[in-house]
Amino acid sequence: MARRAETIEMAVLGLLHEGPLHGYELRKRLNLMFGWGRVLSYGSLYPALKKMLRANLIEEATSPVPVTRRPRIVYDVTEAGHAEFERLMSEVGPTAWEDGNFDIRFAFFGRTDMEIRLRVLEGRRTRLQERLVRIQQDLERTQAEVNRYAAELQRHGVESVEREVRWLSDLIQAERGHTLPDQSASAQPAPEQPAQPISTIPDH
Amino acid sequence: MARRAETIEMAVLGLLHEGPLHGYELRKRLNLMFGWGRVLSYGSLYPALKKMLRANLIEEATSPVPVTRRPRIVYDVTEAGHAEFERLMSEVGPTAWEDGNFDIRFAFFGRTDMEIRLRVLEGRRTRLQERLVRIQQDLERTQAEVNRYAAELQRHGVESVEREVRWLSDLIQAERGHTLPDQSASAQPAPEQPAQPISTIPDH
DNA sequence: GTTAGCATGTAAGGAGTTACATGATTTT
DNA sequence: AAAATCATGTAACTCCTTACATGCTAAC
Repeated sequence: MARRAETIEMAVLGLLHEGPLHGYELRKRLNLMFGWGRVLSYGSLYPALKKMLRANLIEEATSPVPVTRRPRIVYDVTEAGHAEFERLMSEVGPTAWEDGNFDIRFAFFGRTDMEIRLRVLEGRRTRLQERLVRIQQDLERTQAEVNRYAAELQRHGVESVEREVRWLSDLIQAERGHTLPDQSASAQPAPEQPAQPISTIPDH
Repeated sequence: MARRAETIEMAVLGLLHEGPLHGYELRKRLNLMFGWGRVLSYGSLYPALKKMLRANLIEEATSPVPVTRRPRIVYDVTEAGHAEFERLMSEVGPTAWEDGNFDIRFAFFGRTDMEIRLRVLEGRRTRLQERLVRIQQDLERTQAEVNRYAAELQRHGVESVEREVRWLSDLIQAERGHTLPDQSASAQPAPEQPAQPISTIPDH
């Protein structure tokens, strides 16, 4: 999976922007934030921190380490780290909306302009829509009856992507309307899809 | 991502069970089947084929290669390959329902007993339910208002997993009731899915 | 006093990608 | 004649995980 080098880096920088943290805690927060999918191991995090230290993006905080407490290495963002984070957050190209990157990018949306947010959201939506067209075409002229389970998997895949697209559309609309998505997309007791009108805006 | 060694192997064996194929075509089918997520590169496939050749799981088919056609290396399953596939398909432990493996496992469900299918489906559902409990707990006592975007991401994650659980529940029910899932979870209005009965095998 | 959780790391290796390299065949 | 797509591979590299190694501190 793509998840290019800067992924952990961005996540760490983003979290440290909210205050200094040490590795162990950082990992917990990261897993809490993105842990619905995969969990990050120490074997990834600690080396990444070392690397960022060397690159001077973070530094060991001159610490409020309570004496009684076991020594922990608390990190803080440097000037360079702040600049790097800004740079990463203002990227609007494919790297921003690729599968492995989008989530982290999205989680720190609060630190960017709406203009950039919109571009990233729309970029991702377009990407998913392309994917959708492709797999729907496939679905049509494939062994639909040859392998029922494979077909069911495909069908479910299509639905998942469609769902994702709707989510993005809601978010885009919310951004444009200066409001947060108001929960209405929730599937909980929902019979289904509350038919909230998506656009006063041309689709796509 | 887990996607342990046997993942490609199982997919290749499964496809070759439906008839001999050459590398290029194999890759196309694989991407068609699972391509909603990631695409498989030649750099992965060809070495895997070589390895399987060495392990005697597949062999170059004594081929129906039309003379006019450019020579292609067509592979076929060997006895050993067939046995290995059976072995892989009858595994009911965690490896069968782990994130990176489940899809492929599911796609070839047609080649296993209902008993095994049920165990794998239930295993996966349990795994996802555990995940769900964990992230819902997190969601409750987190910075819900600190970072609205992170919170929204979390909320969406919860919904996605819930959806996945419902899908699995429908499938399990369908297996038990000897019928195919009848679309009820679908968000599409689309009425189809011929509801052909799966088997007359007694319930687990 | 022992288990569970806190805390930091390293080494080895797995699984896959990208980029490179090569060439035939079909379509435009 | 060029472009697309068929077809097969290799080499280098990336990102990440598992397993190992170590030791402190809080709770039971």
